[in-house]
Amino acid sequence: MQAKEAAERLKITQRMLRHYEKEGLLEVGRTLNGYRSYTEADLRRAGRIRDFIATGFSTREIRAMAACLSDEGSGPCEGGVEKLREKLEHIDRLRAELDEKRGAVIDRLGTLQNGLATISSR
Amino acid sequence: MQAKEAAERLKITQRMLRHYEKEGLLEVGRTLNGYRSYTEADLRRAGRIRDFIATGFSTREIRAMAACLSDEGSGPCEGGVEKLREKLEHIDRLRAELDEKRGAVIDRLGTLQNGLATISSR
DNA sequence: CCAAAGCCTGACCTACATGTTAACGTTAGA
DNA sequence: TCTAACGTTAACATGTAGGTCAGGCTTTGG
Repeated sequence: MQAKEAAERLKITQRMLRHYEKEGLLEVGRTLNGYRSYTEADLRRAGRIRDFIATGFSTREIRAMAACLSDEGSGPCEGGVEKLREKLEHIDRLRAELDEKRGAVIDRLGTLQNGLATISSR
Repeated sequence: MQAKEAAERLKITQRMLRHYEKEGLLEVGRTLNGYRSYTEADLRRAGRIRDFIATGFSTREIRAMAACLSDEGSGPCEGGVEKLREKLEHIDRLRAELDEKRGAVIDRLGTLQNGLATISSR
């Protein structure tokens, strides 16, 4: 599919799709006329990138992860084991924080809605 | 407590503590000599700010939320509920991906270590 | 009293996500 | 054929996290 549709489906801008590409996070094929042609797999990958960025990862970090996480190519994974270990720590810590956060947000949502309900039912 | 200890306990820099303050996310008392004096409550709050930032919230968003998240003041909470919902979506989506990824990382670690063990035992 | 170590403010610099705009090629419909 | 809508690249602009450094207090231990 073309850029416009891809961006719409991902709810990001075409600008950011190009940005991911320039940062080496995504490779997108071209049609004869030079237009980008996004596959469904591209969309899924881009969606993950979008979420990682929205959750505080830099393109640099994402790039490092991508190299080490690929199923094939045990090739260019320099010092990969340590990096992976570090990353695991980060991920686990983040998971815990996200859980906390999630709970807090949900609680708060409840409180707000109760508050609003209380007010509007006066 | 003083700035140095606060920063050490939070594992961030004094710079960032001051930054939070300047951004209006944190109010810290002063001693007679003008030094900041952090209470335990300040630490907890700063820790939360740190985690929010590390998880992709901007100071602007946190500020908006702070209004929404405070236990009192149901006052200036414009559109807060929707924002909270959006963030929840991101968080949940990412949680799922992190789980996936975590599994992949663990597998990959195993593979690498087996590989190394195989080599070193030759 | 002096030096070391802390604190303060303010300014400057970097990295990076993201928006916007200009200049230009392509495609499809009236 | 003309125009609108789409695509492309490249350049410039902005907002913000975060580092670092300078100049100048205060506190504390020898």
